[in-house]
Amino acid sequence: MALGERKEAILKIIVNEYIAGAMPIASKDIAYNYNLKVSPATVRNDVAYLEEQDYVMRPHPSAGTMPTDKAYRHYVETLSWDVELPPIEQDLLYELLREAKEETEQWLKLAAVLLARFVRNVAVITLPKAPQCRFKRLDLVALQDFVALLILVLYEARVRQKILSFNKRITQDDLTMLANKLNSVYAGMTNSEILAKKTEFSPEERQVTACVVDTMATEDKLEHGKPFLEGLHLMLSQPEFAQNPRMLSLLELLEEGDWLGNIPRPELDKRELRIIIGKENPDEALQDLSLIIAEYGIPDKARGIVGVVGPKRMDYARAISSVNCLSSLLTESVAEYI
Amino acid sequence: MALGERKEAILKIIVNEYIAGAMPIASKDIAYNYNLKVSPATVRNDVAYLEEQDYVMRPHPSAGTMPTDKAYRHYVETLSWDVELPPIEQDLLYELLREAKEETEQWLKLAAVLLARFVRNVAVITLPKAPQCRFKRLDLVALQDFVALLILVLYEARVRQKILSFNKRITQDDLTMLANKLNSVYAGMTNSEILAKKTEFSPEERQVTACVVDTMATEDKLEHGKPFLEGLHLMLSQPEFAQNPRMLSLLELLEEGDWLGNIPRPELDKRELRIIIGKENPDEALQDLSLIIAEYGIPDKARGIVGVVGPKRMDYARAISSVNCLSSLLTESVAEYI
DNA sequence: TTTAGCAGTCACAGAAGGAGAGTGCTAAAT
DNA sequence: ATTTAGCACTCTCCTTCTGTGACTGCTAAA
Repeated sequence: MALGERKEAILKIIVNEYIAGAMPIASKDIAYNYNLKVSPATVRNDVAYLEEQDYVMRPHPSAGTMPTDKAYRHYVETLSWDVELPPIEQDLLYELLREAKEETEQWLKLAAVLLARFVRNVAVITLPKAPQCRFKRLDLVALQDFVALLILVLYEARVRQKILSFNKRITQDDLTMLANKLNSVYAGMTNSEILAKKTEFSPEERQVTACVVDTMATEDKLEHGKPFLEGLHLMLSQPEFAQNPRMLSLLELLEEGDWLGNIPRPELDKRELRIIIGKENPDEALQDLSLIIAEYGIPDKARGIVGVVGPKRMDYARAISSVNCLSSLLTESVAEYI
Repeated sequence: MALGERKEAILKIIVNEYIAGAMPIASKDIAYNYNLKVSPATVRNDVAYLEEQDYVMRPHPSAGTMPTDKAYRHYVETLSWDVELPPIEQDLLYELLREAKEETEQWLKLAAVLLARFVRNVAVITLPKAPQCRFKRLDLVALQDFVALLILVLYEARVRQKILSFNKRITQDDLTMLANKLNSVYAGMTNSEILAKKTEFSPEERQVTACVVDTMATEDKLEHGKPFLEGLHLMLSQPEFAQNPRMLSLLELLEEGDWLGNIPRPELDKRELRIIIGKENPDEALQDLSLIIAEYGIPDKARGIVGVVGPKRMDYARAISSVNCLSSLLTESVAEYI
């Protein structure tokens, strides 16, 4: 299955050139610009072989060649995945993120914006999430005579809020006592443990509990935390999106759909970084794109996804190193407040 | 300045037809399809006058006419702004929104999604916000030995969270006591009142106070709450966005920029609904579009913006009635938990 | 003031042609 | 067996040209 040294080199040139210019590559250019010591005719022979093996294709018979999915796959396989961003850029990222560190959710959004700018494509980051959420604490704030705000804090510093309407007038003091009681009973519990707990409760306590259980159940059902999606305009300004229809269906998918759910998840424990190229993607609207995704966080505690979405013709080395770098930064930060 | 009855009618037909079809309208079609009892030649004379007065223009000399900004302006001025959505649709909106009512922020997002679908354009809704925020309550949750989560609740049920790192080990009990103290001292205060308050404080208390002050100052500085922007793909699938460049600069503006800041704000007290057409917009990238925005909420307490962004050629009647309806629904809901 | 009639203008679509890019093939050279 | 030069061939792309159809603007009569 080996291609031979020169064919390998030529394939790499084709992929690199296409990534850089989004135009089919001519054999002449390969031969002359890369100092291969062979004539264009020889290159043509090799390229013909690559075409036969489905590594490259032509938009029309008398055009140059462009890589197929198989070529990209081959390309990333032979790429060193351990590349790192230049230290200067790593520091830059680190500095930019450090300032906003105490902002929790906003922090992740900022991270997504920065990642998007770094790779000039769409960045996606989900909130970290435990497989089973655990009750940390709740607080009740009186809003009106019959209405209160429930603030539910789960482990991993996740905060959820709900409005509650009671059937009787209730003061902030009542609410505080109620919160204290539930806090001492439910501390550290999972949802099923809370459900199993049988304690003597007042109607209000039962109502709050129901709301907590409900909220936690919703959390547990979600496969991912809320995704931050940034840099759409960066990706869509690439030449492959010159005609609209493509762009629109994509926009719709990314904006509305739960496309992340369909994507095979990389596994954190294995330090895995997953690359999904074109047709490898289960989602049809994504089959012209490549995804690079990694997990961050702490296994069994809190895991989120960080990734890049872009045309197949993307700078894989840069995307990989950026995702890796961000994944480390995010993991670090999650560890700090888990 | 009056146009005369027939010219008025013809102008209205042109706007309506162009809204429906996005194509220049021919005088023949106007005369025959609308039963005007005059010949196309007469219509042509009138249209020539309208063109002279800058109400209509032609993409090229031998084409039909399409409305100018001035025509749209005239059109909406003569439109009845008090139109309401059909009751069935109002009920639908109401029902769809009722289910998720306790979710606060998510609720507004859903409202934006629904509005976008109703008008098949971009919907924007900002979180309600008071001119001066007031401290309602805070809670401190121990995350690690030196790290705590500060949950700050402001009036209007706005919740903000921050991570705090202390210099000494601190337990949940310490934190609870600290929170109780600050809660009793700061209840109901604005930021400047908190700053003016001179009480004997421990270093930790001072640190938390500083964080609270900082967060509230940031809130006060923002002119709008976080905007929810939905339905981009709906708007961008309209024919006016067939070529990309236009679409991209727009996408960038909406995604990144603080375009809302530049827009003259409608005033709630006057039950105002503001319509901004094309060139009337200060933002250049929005000058092909129309905005319809209203405020919702309660004057001096909590106000947010609800609006629609779309091509100038949009269904104004529907957009206006939808925004009106949503503005009422949102105002109602804000009143419930202020 | 309105209308019919008609010449005139312009966009658009399709055909035709030329230029250029790049290949595939063949036959000779290494 | 591999590499190379040379050349005919193919196909896209751009430009030009032309005919058609859609509308108008104007004029002169109703």
